[in-house]
Amino acid sequence: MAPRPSYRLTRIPEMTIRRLSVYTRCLLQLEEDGVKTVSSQELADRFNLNSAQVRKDLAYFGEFGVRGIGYYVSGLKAELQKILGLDREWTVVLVGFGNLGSALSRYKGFARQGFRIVAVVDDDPAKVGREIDHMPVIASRDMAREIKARGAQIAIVAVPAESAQTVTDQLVAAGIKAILNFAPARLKVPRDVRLKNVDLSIELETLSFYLAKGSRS
Amino acid sequence: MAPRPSYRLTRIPEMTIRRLSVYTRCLLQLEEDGVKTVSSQELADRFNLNSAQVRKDLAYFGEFGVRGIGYYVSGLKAELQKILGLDREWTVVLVGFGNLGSALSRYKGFARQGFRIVAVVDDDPAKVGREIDHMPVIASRDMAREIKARGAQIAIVAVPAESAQTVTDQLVAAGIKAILNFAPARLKVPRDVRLKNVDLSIELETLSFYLAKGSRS
DNA sequence: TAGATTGTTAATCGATTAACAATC
DNA sequence: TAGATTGTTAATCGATTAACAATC
Repeated sequence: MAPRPSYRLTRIPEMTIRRLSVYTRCLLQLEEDGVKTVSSQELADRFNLNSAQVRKDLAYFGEFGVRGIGYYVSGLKAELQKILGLDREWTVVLVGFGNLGSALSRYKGFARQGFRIVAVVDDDPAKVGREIDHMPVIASRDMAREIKARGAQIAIVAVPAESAQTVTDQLVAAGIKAILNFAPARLKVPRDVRLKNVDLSIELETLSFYLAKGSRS
Repeated sequence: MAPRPSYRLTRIPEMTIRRLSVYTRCLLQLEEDGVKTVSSQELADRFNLNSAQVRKDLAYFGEFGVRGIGYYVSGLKAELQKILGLDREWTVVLVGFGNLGSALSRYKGFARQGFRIVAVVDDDPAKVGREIDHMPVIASRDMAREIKARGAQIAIVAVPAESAQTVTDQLVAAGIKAILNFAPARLKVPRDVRLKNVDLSIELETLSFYLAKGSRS
């Protein structure tokens, strides 16, 4: 009944984490719709997954369900938010305020899950000193100071490929522990820093593979 | 020696396609650097993959290597580009010219691989009729006509979640065969239309899981 | 209680990796 | 030829799914 100790050694599959994130959003919606309980089968149907998979994903972290009933929507939601670290605010710096950076800075989905961009970093003199939605734009030479002062844990990198590694080294030196990288560059980070690359082109390229295949075969 | 027939039934793993895309970019770089041949081991080392995996990925599509030598960089590059459909231009419409849409419209990585955005769709009267880097901004009521006139095959959806399904239905009706969706919505499309969802929040959420775990355990 | 649904074990499936004969 | 590296088979590993006793 009690969640398992979180120091358990079982390695949790990355795909499980991603699905947990999906379940959470679904539960948020269900709660809004006033639904009280949900079964693994109902959850699975929404994403065409297997109900055993849903139960297994959850079972990595504890026993959240009630046999014969299913899961209590708001209880499970709260548990998953805690597991994913969405029950608190994360302090984020956004590096790069070009096209993509400015789009990301305005992206509402981040704030909604508790990711607060507290500073935007860009060296363009035309941008430095401005303030966008309460986010100050600062120069990179002030970045480390700001990160430490604010206790920022996460950085979003949206600079050109050429400057990505330099910026990353500065972020790491300043104590950043997780980086979401949009620059088309393979970044080197120490083992204890979590790095996630988002590649916008690769998705289009896989689509074109299937289109090309379709017109071939 | 000759590539295998492309009508072969073997289902190709999605992860293989994604890696093919990664190999291609690496080969592009190697070619630029004047490197003539590369072994599966060298390729693998660059992405910490296994060399057998590289060979197997390639072997789905033919025998491109030379025993004792490795792969000829420009030859393999050309083969992979053909497989991925990157040896031609794809005609793309971008729907939604808000923050994200405008960032995507300027994103250089797409054009570099032959994805040409030929029209931007947005219903904001302040935007309709403008032209951005040779891309006309048109209203959604003219979308279908433009898609047919230009023979566009791919659409990028970057509208708010609320309008995503409506827009998608129109795209499908107009003959679009592949959709890259940035809207946080689960879209329904017919089986013959390829849909790829990009979720910007989910990446941050997996990062926060590891951060939260770190501070727990 | 009877019906429903969980948590978990065992079976299946698919992807990764090791190993090696083929061959440049 | 000797050395290197491929393409491919067999072994391994891990993730998904089926099945079911436990139990609300």
